[in-house]
Amino acid sequence: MSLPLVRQATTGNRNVLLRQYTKANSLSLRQRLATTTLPFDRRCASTQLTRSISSTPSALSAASALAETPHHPSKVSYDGKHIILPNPSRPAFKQAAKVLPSGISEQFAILNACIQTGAMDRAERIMNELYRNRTEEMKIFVDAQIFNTFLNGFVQGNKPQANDCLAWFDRMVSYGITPDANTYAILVKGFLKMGSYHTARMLLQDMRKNTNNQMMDVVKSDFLAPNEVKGFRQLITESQNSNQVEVQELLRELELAADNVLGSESSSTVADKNTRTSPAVIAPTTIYENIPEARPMDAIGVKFLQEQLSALQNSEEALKMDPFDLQMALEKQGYEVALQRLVHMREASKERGDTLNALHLSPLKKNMWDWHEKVIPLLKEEIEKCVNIKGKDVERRSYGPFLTLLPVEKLSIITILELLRLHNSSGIADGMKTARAVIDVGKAVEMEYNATYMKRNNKGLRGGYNIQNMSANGKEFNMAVQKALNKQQEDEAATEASISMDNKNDGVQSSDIWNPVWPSSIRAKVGSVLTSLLIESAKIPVPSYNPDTGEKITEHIPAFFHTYQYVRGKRVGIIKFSDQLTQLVSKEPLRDTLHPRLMPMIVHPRPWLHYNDGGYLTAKSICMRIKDSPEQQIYLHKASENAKIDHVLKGLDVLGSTKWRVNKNVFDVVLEAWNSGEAVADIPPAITEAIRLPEKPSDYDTDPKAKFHWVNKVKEIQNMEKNYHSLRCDVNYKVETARAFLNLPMYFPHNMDFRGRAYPIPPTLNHLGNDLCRGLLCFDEAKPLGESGWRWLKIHMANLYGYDKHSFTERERFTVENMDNILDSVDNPMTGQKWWLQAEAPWQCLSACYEVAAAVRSGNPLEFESRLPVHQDGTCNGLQHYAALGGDMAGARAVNLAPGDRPADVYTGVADLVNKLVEQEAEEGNEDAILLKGKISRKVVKQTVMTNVYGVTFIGARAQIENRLKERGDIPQERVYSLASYLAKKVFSSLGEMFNGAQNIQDWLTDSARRIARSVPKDTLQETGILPFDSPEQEQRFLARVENEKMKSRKNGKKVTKTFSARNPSANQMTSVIWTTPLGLPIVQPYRRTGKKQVTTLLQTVFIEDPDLSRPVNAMKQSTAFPPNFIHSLDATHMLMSAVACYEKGLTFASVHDSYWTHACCVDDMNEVIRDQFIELHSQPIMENLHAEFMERYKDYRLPNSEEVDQTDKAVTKTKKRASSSKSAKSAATAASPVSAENEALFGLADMQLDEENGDEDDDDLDLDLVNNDVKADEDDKTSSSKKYRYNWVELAFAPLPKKGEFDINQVKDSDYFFH
Amino acid sequence: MSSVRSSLVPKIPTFETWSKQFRGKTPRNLPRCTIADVETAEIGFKRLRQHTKWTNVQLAELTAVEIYPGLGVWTSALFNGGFNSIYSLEPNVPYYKQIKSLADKSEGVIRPLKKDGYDWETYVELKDKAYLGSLMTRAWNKVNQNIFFTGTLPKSSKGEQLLAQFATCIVNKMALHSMGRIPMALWIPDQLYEKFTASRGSKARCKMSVVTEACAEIDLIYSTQSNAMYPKELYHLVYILPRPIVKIKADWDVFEYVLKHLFVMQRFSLNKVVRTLGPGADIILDRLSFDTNIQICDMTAEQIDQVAIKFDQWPLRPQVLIEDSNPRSLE
DNA sequence: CTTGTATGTAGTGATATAAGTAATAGAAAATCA
DNA sequence: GGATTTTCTACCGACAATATCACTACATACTCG
Repeated sequence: MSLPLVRQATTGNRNVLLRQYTKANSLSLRQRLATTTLPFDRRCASTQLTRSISSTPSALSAASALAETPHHPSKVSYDGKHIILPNPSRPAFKQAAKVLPSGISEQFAILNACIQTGAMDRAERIMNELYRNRTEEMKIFVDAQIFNTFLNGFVQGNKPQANDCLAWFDRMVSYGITPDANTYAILVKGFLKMGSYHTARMLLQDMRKNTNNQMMDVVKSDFLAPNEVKGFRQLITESQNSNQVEVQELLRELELAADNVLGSESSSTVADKNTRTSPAVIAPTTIYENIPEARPMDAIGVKFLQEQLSALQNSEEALKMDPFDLQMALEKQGYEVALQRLVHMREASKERGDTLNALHLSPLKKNMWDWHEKVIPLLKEEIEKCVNIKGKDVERRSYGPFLTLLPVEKLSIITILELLRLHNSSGIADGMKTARAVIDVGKAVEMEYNATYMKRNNKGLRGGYNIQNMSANGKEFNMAVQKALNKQQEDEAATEASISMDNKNDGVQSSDIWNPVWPSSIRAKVGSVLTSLLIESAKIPVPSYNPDTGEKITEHIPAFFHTYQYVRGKRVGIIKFSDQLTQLVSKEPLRDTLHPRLMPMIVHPRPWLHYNDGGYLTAKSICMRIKDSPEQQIYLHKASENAKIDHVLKGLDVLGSTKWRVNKNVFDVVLEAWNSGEAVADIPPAITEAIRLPEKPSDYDTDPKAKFHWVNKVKEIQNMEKNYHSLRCDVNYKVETARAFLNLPMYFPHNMDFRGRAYPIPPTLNHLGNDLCRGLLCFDEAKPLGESGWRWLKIHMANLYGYDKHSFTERERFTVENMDNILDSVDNPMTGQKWWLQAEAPWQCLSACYEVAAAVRSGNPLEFESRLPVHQDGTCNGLQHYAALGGDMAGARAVNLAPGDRPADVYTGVADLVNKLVEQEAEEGNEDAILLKGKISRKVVKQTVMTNVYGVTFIGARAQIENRLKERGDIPQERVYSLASYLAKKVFSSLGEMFNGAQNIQDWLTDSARRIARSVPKDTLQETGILPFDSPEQEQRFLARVENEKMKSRKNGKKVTKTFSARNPSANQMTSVIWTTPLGLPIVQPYRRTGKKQVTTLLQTVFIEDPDLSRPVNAMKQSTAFPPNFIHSLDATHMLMSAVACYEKGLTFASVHDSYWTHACCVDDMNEVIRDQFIELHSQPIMENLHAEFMERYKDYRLPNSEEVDQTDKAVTKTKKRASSSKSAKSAATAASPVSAENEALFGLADMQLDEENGDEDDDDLDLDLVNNDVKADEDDKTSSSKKYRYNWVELAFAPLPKKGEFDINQVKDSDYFFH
Repeated sequence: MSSVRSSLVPKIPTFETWSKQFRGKTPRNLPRCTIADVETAEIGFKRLRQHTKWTNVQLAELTAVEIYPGLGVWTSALFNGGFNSIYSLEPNVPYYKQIKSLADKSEGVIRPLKKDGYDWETYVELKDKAYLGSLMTRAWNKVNQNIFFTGTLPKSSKGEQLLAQFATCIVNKMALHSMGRIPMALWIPDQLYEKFTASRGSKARCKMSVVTEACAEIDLIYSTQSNAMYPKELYHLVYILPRPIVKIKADWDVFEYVLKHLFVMQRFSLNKVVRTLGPGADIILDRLSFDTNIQICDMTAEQIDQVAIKFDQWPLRPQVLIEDSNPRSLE
């Protein structure tokens, strides 16, 4: 019963984290605090593990104030508390989700850009146009937040237009938007700035009289900078002479509020504070105009940056710096740093003035600087054109406002670095897809804008760092924070100034301020401008000659160029590197082109406060990787809002709190290997000379076939070369990232995929990466091994070598016996026996070698301080969950849920079983079997067994096995195909035999998902006239709405109503499969038909998903992907639960989905946690809960059904080919589908007859019919001459759950090899 | 020497029976169209003969190779026309049987071969002495007097691909045209005909029509009327005479690369599109002899050839012109 | 001054593009008549 | 509504076709009564 405890503990702990990061007046935060600042005794979590605790009031309310059914203390799920929203096809969904139509979201983004850049005339025009053309939508989507931001635009700059502001305020009211405290704050601010104290006072009086807004909220408004609040004081001074009682009252309130915000002593600091912030009041454009060409930063900024610069180059230096400042700087000024590095290099060599050093200057950097200088004037020119648009230049109008959001220097460096980063992406040799490039550049601009101007986090962080006790690994963090605070106090002025330098908003940034996400189309447009300008200006001088005259010339070759390729007959726009640029890039380490964003963090990531608030200090990130699916986003949002995902977020926080460092020993070897240019482990060799092309065959010139084959060979070679190259690039990036962090700690902020599986956000170097990455990383914290740790280290060593199918004792012995090899690997990694290179995971093995060797040589291994993460891996984790769900005895044994002396290996098990079958058939004379006899190894079946969990089909499995058989080479090539077919069948049937329970559950999941994806809400059917309305009132309401819509869309009244019938429902299938994990995370399968549109950009049109199009689901994908997704959502749940539990026990924890890592000495503890959590998870009726959730979620949904009508006109209900379809090719090869089998048994006797007249509705038994498939009737029908089908809609229901087996989940507790 | 042959009349099934028995059920040879009207074939041949001015003597020297004879209506017309011999290449079994039965009545003139005109090997095999080997000619200044290539192209992507390959093969003297300057007459579906023969500026202008323009003279001989084809389709009989001197002087691979890239944006001016050939490729604009402010679709084959030549000569041109368009997934 | 008409254009949907789809089969969804 | 043709064929991390033409709805200009 540890789970409720965990829950409580987590909540309590979140509380601590929260307070640190919390800004008191955030609305959403207030809600969160309400659930978290409950009485809570920390000691409970750490010491008394009492059973009753889950029913204590504090635990209950801490878990969730909303949980109303706490009667089953062991349950994790909040029964009946799933987030349920209307079907996306329903108008109600649009209301709830507020999914902006693409046209509107574009306009909004532009509007915001205009506001932020002070182009209020343009902003007004957009506002007017929107209200004129999209009145209805504006009513739905515009709220006070948007309007406030708009109003604020008028009074923001140094020329406040308070009167315009007031006029729009009136319109705001007339549009039915209720002004809030922020609104008044903005208005008052405007008039104060203009010195109209009277009006300001009138406004406040009006507010007091006519609204409920509080003076305190006004003064605390995010739209007010501290110095502006001081303006309010001015108001008090100015109004002293008034005698009116009301005014006096007002002033008192105001004074109180101002004191509260500023502190009562603040009046003394007014003067100097004002001077400090005053530069920011200057209009943005003027700021940047004054910047000297080569130095985009002002004096303080440069100093600051150069500090970081040297820090980055010399990580020893970095250690001396305050990590918080460094992290802040990395995030906020990553691009400046990158730019400064270019400047710095250049200036340094210039100063020295010698050509010798100029030669040493990297040519790539020299070129980058050159491009940078050349693109800036072009950018300025373009911006100029955008400002003075003549006529209707639609394109410029849509991207123009965005170009002034950032200084041109930044735009330039962003573009350069983005394009360099995308080198070799999307499988393009020496280039990238244009679409990807322009969108990513646009996105980078957006992110940089957010990072630079979103001050809220900064404010919150600084202010929120109070010194509190944190748990084990939080301590260091706090020390850092403390240091940061101290430093801040000493050094405040400088730091503040350097940050506020690029802050155009008077320091006003917060969550109350509207900041719409840029739609992809906008990103693409913005990105395309920058990209095309860079293409135009980035050139590399190359000596050449004129072939006609022989004259020697220098050509200026564009570094990038835009071109097209055909991929299977379709045009794809690409941006390619010129050969010259490729040369430059491949010749030098990517150190200085390293992309500054999304690096590992050097301080503790910000805890996730909200689904979209956490991770990096400044970057706006989201805790889930959403696929173009508004539905996913809205469910996540709602869940977050209702505090449903706190546990999940806490889990992510734990993962992010693990502190890493680079393993220097391994790094040195990697570097040596890298520089040798040879192939070592997974590092590919450097290609020194171009691979020779094959000889052209003699008939090359006469036979197209010969030519074709030759070309293909060449393509293959090129492809290989390309792969090598991009692999080397990849290693290069990893090595450089590691180098940058050599002496720094690293944290990986985590987020999840849509199923809840966690991933580190930094992409290049993280512990989820390949062997090299993992080898390069180890925990920052060291812990003494102790007896058990030493044992586990040895076992781990064996595991990494590949000796992992034996008992622990044997593995331990393996390491001991190989001690000479281990020591040799450490002493002569590149010159010795290179034992480690033969390991399955060489780099990790090497890393372990160092650890083992150091432990041994320390004299006393037990006291050795170890940093190496030791892994415990689930054995076929997917099958483990299946077996647990099904209570499947045999399955449980096969995947080590049940205890055993040595690890059971599924793959070997299946291989053995298949071998047995084959031998049997070989004796019967089956030719295939004879050929295959004795050749079925573990390796042959492994992939298929593994992918079986993912729902691989027969075809896929056959292809896999075919490849394996081909590799063997001892089978005649021409037979491989048919043998693979044969074998695939055998593997499936063996799997079916071994994992019958899993199979049944998988089939049930597939079947249920299929039904859901094909279903339609009843309302829709009623409105399309297929089903009658429940009541006349309902009909009335509907008709009224239709009338209303007609009025609205009278303009484009070409509403094409698609044919809608039970027979062909696919166009209207809008229901995706949604479920809630036991930790409360709602999961929405995003698979829908793509609705892409062409978007015009400067370079080319780009094909982009149109988000507002609500598209029908891809029912097939929904159903086939559901089982793996569901299982993954469970293993993610298990992992997060374990992570939190480990954290509570003070263990360092990391995971790669189903591989859990901790310090060697903690493995025993972690193992207990893993098992406890697994038992906890699976003690719940997960399947029953899922079934119940589906019933609730899809209540009143209808399923299209076709039934056969026989001649006697009596409906014999059965699904035509439907019920049997759930057993696809795969399960057809195995036992009969459990669904139909079950139902045959259960309902075979039920009366299948149905009165056809009211068969459409109200018949509760219909769901049974769906499932049942009467074989005999089928046969009869074959003989009958006339087949008639009737299509109708039945209530959505699900097959009965497969029966659960006898396996007792608690056995896991005693299974040593469950994770091993 | 017998110009008086007993005329051969093919059996033509009704459309319904054709649908059942001949129309390929497999998607492999999906939209195979076949001439189903004797008169169409006869008139077609008559017009063709007028156009080529073949004498009886010449015809008696000519061996025809016919691909996709289908029901054999065109085969019969050729037979009746007096060819020396006719290799009729039909891979599809029901059709092949039909041709076989015609052949049996042709005194050995019609020689059915179960080969596919689409397969490259077919042309290697035809080169064998037993078939056309002895009739090969080296010289391109003279038309090969002994081989004539004809047939009905399928209305499918394969048909289109095949036609395009004929054109490239003419340019490079490959496959069939490694056996000499062989004239061809093909029945081509309407859409394909439009593309094949599109002249500069036309909306249907495409890569194929440029190559065609460069390597052959095309003449429309005859078009099918209403129900002449199974299934009902508009087809054109086209006479294709390879030019003695092909207008493409550039290396073929370079030419193809240039052509492919230029035609991505055929309504843009060369000035702009030339940049997509390679980084800095606009330097070759000055080296061209014509006004480069010209839409791609308005360019002649010679002009494109010139671009290709200058591109080839450009010292900094990209060295790799083979683009890997198939990103094959790794395991 | 109004109204009608011609003209221009932004937006939308359809279509072609390349080309040996190296092999295999079978069910489900989409399209067609 | 029945038959035929096309489209898949393993989950997630990590996405991404584009130029051109025909057509329509709408706005603007211009002209005439």
